[in-house]
Amino acid sequence: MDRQQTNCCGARVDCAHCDIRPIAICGALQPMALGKLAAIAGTRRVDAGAQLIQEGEPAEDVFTLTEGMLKIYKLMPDGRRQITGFLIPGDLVGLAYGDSYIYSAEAVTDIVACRFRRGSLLALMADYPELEHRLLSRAGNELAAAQAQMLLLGRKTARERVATFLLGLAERRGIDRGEPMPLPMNRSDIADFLGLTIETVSRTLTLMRKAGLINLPDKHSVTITDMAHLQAASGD
Amino acid sequence: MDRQQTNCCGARVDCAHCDIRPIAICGALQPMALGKLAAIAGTRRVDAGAQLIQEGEPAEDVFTLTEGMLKIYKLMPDGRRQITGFLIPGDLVGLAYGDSYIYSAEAVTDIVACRFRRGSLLALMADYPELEHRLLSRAGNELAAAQAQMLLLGRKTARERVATFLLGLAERRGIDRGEPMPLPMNRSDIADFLGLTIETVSRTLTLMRKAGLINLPDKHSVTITDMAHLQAASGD
DNA sequence: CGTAGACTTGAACACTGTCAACTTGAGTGG
DNA sequence: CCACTCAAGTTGACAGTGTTCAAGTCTACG
Repeated sequence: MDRQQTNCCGARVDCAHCDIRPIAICGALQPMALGKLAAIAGTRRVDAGAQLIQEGEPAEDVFTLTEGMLKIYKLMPDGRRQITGFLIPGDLVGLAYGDSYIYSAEAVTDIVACRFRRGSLLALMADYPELEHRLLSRAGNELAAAQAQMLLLGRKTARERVATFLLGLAERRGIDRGEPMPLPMNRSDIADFLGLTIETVSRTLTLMRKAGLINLPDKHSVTITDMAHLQAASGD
Repeated sequence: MDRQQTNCCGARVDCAHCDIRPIAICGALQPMALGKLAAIAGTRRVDAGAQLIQEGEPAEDVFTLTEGMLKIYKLMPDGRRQITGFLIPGDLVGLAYGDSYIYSAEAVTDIVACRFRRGSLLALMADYPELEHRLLSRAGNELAAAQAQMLLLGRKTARERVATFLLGLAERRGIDRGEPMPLPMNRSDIADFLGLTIETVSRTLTLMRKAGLINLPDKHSVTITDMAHLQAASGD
């Protein structure tokens, strides 16, 4: 496809879906900055189930996801896992947390990402404050999401967590009422995102289906059939 | 006191403790930027128990806490509360989340904060990228803390949560082993920060005291008496 | 000294986790 | 094409951690 000539940042690499939604880093940059950004951008493809970055390793790269879904998570020494986010095209990975990554990232589906060397990006930020401004704005959004998730994990019931999760995903994906929504992650991922077990996630989804709030055509898709009641079930 | 002449940013206001630790916004700024920052800074004092900002209100100000302790939290419609952070001098409040505050902030102790008009700060950032760079770095730190807290809320036991809380507080406050650490917040605040009830917090602290991990000289101070075992109890 | 609020302690309960069995569906190979 | 296998998901029974409800203790303050 001829979109291969320019990625989200104008780079001559094969990111196919770079402009499918506003991209975190590039949007609204002046042409000169865009060009420089393109010059330092590369492409990284990762198969479903493989890791993109690992917690604790030197944070050499920053990525913007352009295709597929990525999960970011932290592990405890005994293997307990907390998924802190599911990323979709346009989201940033590996940004500005010091010298090492503070979380691991694994591809939920096959993914494509734009890669930037951290050092190059920092140097470019020095010349184009607009770029840094966009990153700061993005960091603010992530922080807001993190705080909402803390409320969910600390204070919501299993039912409220699942409802909030489905509504949030539908909103981010721009899914309309009644339209089937893909759930690329498995039950274990959902459980580790919501601070539950797979059994509780499964039971809760089943109860919601029986209550007529959702439909589960197959294991990897949902349709929201009663938006109002689902919102009421989300607790806020 | 003659420190009243200059606050953390060089402003002629009465922030007494502005230089007690590296201040988020000001540190390492060039003199010119510091001067401009000082010119737009004001001081805000809030009594213990009173609100500094409220979730949903227009985000007109950004603050740096210079004295005392502040809690930031989100509420659910039915009153359930999740405290997402306890802020200490040097921390930022109200930064860059869009047009409205996404959390409320209430003083745990009497506090003093430097106030910046959001618009003025944005304008200043346009002229002094260094300022924005510091804010981005700070946002990264907050994000890292938020992710650690998600792991705590989603996957840790009550005992691990309390241990992690005490260790984290001691580290941030620079408390040495054996030294008494002030706990200005009450049990209800701790519970709402850790996603527990006050009863569970109380029970857990008592068990830790009986196990010889900590001492509780009074309700608002702790000493860590067995750092190694407390760390082991924290789960990581 | 008495009161009120914060904290602690106890007992019963409930939500969610654990363990185990069963179902489903995709992939494989005869 | 069908039987087999295996992983993922579902369902059920029971258990346990933490919550709820209630009573008691402590302490600051008038």
